[in-house]
Amino acid sequence: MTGASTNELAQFPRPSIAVDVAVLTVTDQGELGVLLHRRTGDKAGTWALPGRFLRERERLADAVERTLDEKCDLPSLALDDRTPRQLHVFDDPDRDDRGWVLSVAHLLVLPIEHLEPVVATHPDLTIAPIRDDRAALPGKQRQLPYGQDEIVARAHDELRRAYRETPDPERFLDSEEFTLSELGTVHFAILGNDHWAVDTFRRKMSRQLHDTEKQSRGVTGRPAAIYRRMR
Amino acid sequence: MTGASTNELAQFPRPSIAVDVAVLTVTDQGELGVLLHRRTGDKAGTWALPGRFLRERERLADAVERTLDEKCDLPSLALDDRTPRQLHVFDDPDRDDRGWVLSVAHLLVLPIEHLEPVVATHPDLTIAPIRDDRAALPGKQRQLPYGQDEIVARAHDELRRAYRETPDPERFLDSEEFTLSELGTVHFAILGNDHWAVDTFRRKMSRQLHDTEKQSRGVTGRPAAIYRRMR
DNA sequence: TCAAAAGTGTTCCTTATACACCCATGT
DNA sequence: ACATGGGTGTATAAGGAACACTTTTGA
Repeated sequence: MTGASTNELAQFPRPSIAVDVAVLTVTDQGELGVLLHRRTGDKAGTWALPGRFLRERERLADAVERTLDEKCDLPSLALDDRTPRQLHVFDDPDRDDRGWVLSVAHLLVLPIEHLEPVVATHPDLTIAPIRDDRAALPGKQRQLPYGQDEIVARAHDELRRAYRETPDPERFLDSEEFTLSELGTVHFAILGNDHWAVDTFRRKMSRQLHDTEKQSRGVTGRPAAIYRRMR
Repeated sequence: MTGASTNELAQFPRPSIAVDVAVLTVTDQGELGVLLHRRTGDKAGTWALPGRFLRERERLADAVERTLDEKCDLPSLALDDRTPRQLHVFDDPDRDDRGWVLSVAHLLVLPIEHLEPVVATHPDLTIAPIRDDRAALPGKQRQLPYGQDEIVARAHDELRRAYRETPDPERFLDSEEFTLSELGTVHFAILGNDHWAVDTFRRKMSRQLHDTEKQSRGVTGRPAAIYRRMR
């Protein structure tokens, strides 16, 4: 922005800014899932993406972190180094019936191991599987409020693009070391049946990983080679 | 956003919202360029991306359009159907010394034919070529204000991704019909020396275009086949 | 006739895709 | 031993890269 005087800055009404975050994970059933919380207040009981209003001079990423802490009992510790990615600014002035609100949608990927404990202990949290590019909500609710379904769709799109060529760039896998089939579970959850040929996958990904020379143990079937991320 | 009462909405201070737009074009010299305007006011004379503050209940895309109209004499007519794409929200609270301002960066592609007339008649407008991922500014100025260099870099990145596989998806070319070398000029300006093999380019792109069976005329050298976008 | 630009054909690769087949473990 | 999942080898096809060569125009 340029060319405005200090007067001009104060001259216009300003919108409230919200952050919404689609926290995505791959469940134990190998499904892509999104973290939802049950709302309180006048629309109590319905599920929605976690979100908060931006505080004075707060960074967006910090607001996202605070949202997860305050709404989902996920302290920044659980995020270890992960930063939310901006997806889109939703700017329809009639989007929120409480007033003029711009919402900045974010994507954050967390391993299921970080989410499971808090979701298990909080009845107002759930992980909804994403099917046909929508969150499959529990109960009768069909869609998320405030056009949040679009956020989920955009998040999924981003991941599809990122996971076509590169091994787990967003770190759904908590561990630094994993087998190709563990990696495959994640990619399969994101990319689905198409674009996932076991054979090609193996060759494409192993090329981009470092072979630790270790083997998985204790599983049924032949032990798998354990790889590590490069660099 | 969810769960906030009407009270909560008014409770927090709100930032000013600005839109900045990187209008990109390919110049007659086959260079990628960005539209800049000379600022007035206390920092008069320096070049910057066009930008404006968001007005009450205004859509971001509308604010971008208004910016171009008010700052650059580019009425929405000149945009014909083109919509700006969001790139990123810059949220550093100290980014703007006039106060707390969030800036939503946008990318808009315009054919040089739309820009040349206004730039030629406005001394406070220029098209700066982009070299080494930066706007090469005229005069002594080295960088754009408010970290706008990053906006230009992000815009260029977006284009690189889009132009690797697909023929002119953002419509740098004004006409619906063009030869492969006209198309090549655009892709070359964006992708540079690497990632641009004449030969592969021809095969990859012609596959995705419709051959009109027409030939270019009046040029030196053999006339070229004229293609049209598919669908 | 020559320069300039467009376009084709061929060869050599790399990589996707698909199978067939062998390997190492738990039960 | 056999079921189960892991991994290799080979054949085919498609596409990228490089290069030589032909075609069609303007000057």
